[in-house]
Amino acid sequence: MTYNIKEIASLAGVSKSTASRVISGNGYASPEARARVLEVVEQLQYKPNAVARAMVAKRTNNIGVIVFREQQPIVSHPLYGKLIDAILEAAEGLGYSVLLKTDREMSVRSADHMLERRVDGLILISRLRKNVVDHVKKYNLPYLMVNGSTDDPDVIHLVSNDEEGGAKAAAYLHGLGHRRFFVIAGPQEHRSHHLRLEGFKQGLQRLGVPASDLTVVLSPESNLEQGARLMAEHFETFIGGGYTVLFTTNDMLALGAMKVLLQRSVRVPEQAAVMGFDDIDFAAAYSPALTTVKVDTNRMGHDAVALLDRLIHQEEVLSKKNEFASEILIREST
Amino acid sequence: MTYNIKEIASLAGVSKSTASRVISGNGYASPEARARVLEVVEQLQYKPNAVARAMVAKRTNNIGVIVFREQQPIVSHPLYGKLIDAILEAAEGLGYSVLLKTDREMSVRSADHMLERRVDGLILISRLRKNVVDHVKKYNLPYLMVNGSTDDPDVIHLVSNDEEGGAKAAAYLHGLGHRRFFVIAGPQEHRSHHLRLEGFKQGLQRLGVPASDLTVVLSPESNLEQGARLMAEHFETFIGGGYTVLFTTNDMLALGAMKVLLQRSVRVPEQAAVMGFDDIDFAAAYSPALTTVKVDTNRMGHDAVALLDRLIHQEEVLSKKNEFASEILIREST
DNA sequence: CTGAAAGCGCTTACAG
DNA sequence: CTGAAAGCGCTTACAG
Repeated sequence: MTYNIKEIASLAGVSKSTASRVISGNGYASPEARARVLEVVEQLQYKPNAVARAMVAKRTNNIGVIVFREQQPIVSHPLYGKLIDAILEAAEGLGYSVLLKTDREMSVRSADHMLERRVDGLILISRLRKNVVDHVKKYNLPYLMVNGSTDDPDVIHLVSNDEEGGAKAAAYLHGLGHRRFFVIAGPQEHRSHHLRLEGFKQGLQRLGVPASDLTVVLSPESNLEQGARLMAEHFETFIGGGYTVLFTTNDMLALGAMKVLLQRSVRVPEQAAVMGFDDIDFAAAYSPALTTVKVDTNRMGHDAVALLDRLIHQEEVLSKKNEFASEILIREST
Repeated sequence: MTYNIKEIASLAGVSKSTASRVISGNGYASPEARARVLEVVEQLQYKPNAVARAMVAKRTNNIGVIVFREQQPIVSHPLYGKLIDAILEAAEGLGYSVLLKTDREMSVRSADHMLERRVDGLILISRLRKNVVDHVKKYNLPYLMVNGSTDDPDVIHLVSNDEEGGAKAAAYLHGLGHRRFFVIAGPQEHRSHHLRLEGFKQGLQRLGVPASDLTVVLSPESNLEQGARLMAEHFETFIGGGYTVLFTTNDMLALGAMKVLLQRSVRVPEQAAVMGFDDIDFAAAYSPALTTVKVDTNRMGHDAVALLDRLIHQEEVLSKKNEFASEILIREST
């Protein structure tokens, strides 16, 4: 059974107004009135209707999170899963509930759903079309973007410093003595994959590595399967070409590709060093454990919610672009 | 800017009632009125306020999903992540949005949040205390449990057939010629881990394997780290004891433990066969790929939402206990 | 300190 | 086919 405030009020012998004041904690009520109302609330296990509250407050205390991604895994993507865990935790801490949606059509529909549900703010995750942002902008709903890409100077976004991470990876591997580099890079329309590759290339160039000592293979998707497929496809080139490094623009690609190497009895890291990017849980769990560039998804998720909260409260927000430092994690594969 | 129906109505030159009828699609409206309203809606990009709608419909079209788990990973748990992906997809298909919450305190608070927000139904995931179910039961909110455990005959729940899976694993490994079995089992308060172990034991017993040829080590948590820690701790026993099989009650434990075996140069499967349970994405990606018992999380998630939808529509629901067959996936580690 | 009234943005009988 | 009215469950000035 579910009661409403009118019933609570009448059982407590007060008016709705008074009942509302004690339940919501706003406004005065005599100690006696307060006690009677609270007793009824307790006894009936009254749960105030948040929908009605939202109606008058013009605030739902819900935030919307949309993950744009064409293929599974989405929530079960090791990186996005961690990001969502962090977002849920942070949201809880600030009193928000989260409406979560995945959008495989990369359309404007999911944003419309959130708009209709009157979320207080919106977190847009991963690669999304420009028109989605343009659409959201028309409503004055606070929003921000995580791990996506945009050239729109208005959009507040959180990203990892992918270019720097790529360059660091190049420097680290070069420092180990490697001279011929093989790269499998994810979709270049995606900011992260693009910048990680660019950073890596530039890093190499700065170290004086000629372009002829670098081979880049582009992958249409950034998952385990494509990593494995491309490594298998280019196996002869890799082995015959004197390459001693496999760098990939994320861990899934690295792990997929490394499996092929191991299956074909290539010793990692003795014959070939393998390095990824992200630091998903399985990077450390693999054997050999994968050297990678860590993205601090936990902090990113927490900061995203904190920032959105500032936006919701109309507080000033310092900078549009929020970059998170990337850090090399040396493990067994290099 | 965001408009309300009154503004739409007045711009279209009709009453709120008429505007409402055409926008909601319920009730009559002349073609002319309809056209005028729709034009204004389109031009102003009007988004009806779902909060107000929910208020009168006494239905939010939101469902709540709570994952009960004391430790990270929660959403980023490979199994729960997949389950949530399936739930989101199925919910979307039936017109629901989902409010997602993780509960690490195993309390009743998260359920209360959902109750206050007036979700149409609730999906409770993983291990949860009896008092949570008892609490939810008091409100007449449709709910069901996925991958949890209960001895309450009223509770509609979806589980994998863990006992059968365990027995199948035993039979398969025994059939391969193995005679001494080492098991790392997750928390026995958790239904799945408990039944998987029971099924495995009983399977072995039926095959005439004496209890002395089975060693079981209990793990306080079911993650990679504990799998690795326990294997390292019992390594001497394992190697010195003539065991040729490592079976674990989930893939994370298996992968964590297998890494230790590989690091110490134990050849898998030649010297030791390793087998897990769940079929998370990384089971197939590991090298050697992990043989496991597959739980069809995708179907489980879809069925959970479909079932909840039936409950919400007060349709009859066939059986309280919905069991999903488990299936052995033979890969490289056995 | 308290209660009556108005209002949040919709929908739904009901009368015309 | 259409509009005025009432109501969903709250909160918030306002008068007393």
